[in-house]
Amino acid sequence: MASPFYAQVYALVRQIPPGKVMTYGQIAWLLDKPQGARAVGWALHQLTPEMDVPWQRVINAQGKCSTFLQLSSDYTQQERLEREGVLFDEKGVTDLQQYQWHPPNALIDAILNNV
DNA sequence: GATCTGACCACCG
DNA sequence: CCGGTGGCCAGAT
Repeated sequence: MASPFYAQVYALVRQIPPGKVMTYGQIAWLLDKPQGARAVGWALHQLTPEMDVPWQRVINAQGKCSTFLQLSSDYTQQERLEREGVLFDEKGVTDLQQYQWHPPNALIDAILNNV
């Protein structure tokens, strides 16, 4: 990992429970980079399916999938989330108020301390 | 070391 | 409501 920031992003994303989602900006903010949303996008862009990170649970601040590129399999990001119980409307928008996950502070602290 | 680019976000018209 | 613009961060060239 070139930067601990990447590892932190991955560690946090792995903790997102099924049926929940987080936004890029939220992740960046939790990792003490309030303006680092784009960096989070980069971290996820570097991911591979073999890394076993549920990147599909990370969406943009508008409640939509950032990309509809099929990156790894037969299903789109949205279809994967729908399987987990995250429902989208006809515009591909989900209700962040309902599905957004707020990790416990202890977890954030552990990740920031590189545990 | 400088410049470009990107799976973003907030703001403004 | 939708599209354009600026800004921040990290990686790639």
